Amino acid sequence: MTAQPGRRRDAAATRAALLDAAAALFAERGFDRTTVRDIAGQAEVNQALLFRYFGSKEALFEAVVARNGREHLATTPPERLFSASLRGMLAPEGPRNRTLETYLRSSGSDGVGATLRQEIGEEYARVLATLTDAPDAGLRADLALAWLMGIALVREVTGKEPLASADPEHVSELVLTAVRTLLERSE
Amino acid sequence: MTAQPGRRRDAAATRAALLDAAAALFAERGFDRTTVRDIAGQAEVNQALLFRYFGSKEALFEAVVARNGREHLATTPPERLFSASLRGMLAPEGPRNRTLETYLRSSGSDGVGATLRQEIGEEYARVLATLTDAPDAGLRADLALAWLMGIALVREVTGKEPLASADPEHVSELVLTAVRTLLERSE
DNA sequence: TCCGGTTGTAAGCAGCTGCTTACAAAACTA
DNA sequence: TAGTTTTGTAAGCAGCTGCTTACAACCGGA
Repeated sequence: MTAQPGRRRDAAATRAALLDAAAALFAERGFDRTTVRDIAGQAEVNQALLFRYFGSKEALFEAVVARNGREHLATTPPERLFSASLRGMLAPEGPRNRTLETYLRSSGSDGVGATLRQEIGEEYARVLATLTDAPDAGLRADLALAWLMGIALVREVTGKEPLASADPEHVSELVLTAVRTLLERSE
Repeated sequence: MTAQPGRRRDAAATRAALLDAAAALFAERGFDRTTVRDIAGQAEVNQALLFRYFGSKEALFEAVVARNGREHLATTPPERLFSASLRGMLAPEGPRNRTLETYLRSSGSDGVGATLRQEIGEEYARVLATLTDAPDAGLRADLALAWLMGIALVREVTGKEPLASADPEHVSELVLTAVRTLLERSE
């Protein structure tokens, strides 16, 4: 049907298609509930190639998180990191930040990319911790990060109203006001 | 070994053992990563009985959440609900509140007890919303609930330091201060 | 033109999953 | 005691999972 015997031969494109498909599916369903057949299917690629190019499902997951997780962390000034992450998460469309979504939807999985997840969490928290002079800056940063994760969880996973369809600006205002009691230089 | 041919015959005890085992395992691993064989094994019960007494794994899950989810909601005065949930979650041992843990560890699963989860979220939020006179009380309550979930997520699932082993009183103080900008009558 | 490596394909394996069935032992009822 | 119902057991099925293998088609360089 779709593919002639021996479709367009392009290893790089195949790899990229797998990465894209995996990123979308892991964000939607989490690690456990995404099968390698799903990923290969969405990428329109034979599933054996997934193993040729990435070795295992777990390694693919790590490649996805590594690719998507760090970019906007590296390109956002500290004072705006919290509000940018929050708004990026609340935005109804466009380049949503699906890293947090992927992270939490896969949070049932124990060893899977645990190290990587922890690293990304560390990086976020380290940046946020620069926004206060309090001696417990690290803890404050963790609490702020936890709130982001919680909001993502309740919105995306549970779909709880009124949060799920609340005005992003309104939510940001409430959250940022409260967070400023933790991180005085935020926003 | 353990069971003579035809062990102690007691349907109620068997049901209860299954419920207890399921509650513990769902909280630890979430719905997907807990198998019916695990549950039956921990309950020291033949796995076929799980289906006799509950019909399906999903129905068992709903029974667990229904049993554990509502009690401390019903027995805690509104002003203390947030701080009690927070402290119950942070407590190193004793009767921890595993409802939130169960909730979030299973949050990858789509249809599974989704209705029930939503109901419990609604009940929590409805109570919390009574703690402010602001017109957006519902949204404020959702955000507070989201924070609880996020803290549970980062602590229990990710194990992120310094949050994971921070002093419960210290954490409570920071969080409650910030939450009071949302719900003025909390605590 | 042939040849070696690369890319893609089809089929299948072993293990686990939720769930069912056929049956035996115990308990209750008469 | 005899018959019925309840409780527990052992075995297995059909489907899905991650992953592997054997092989065909394609490509660039000699």
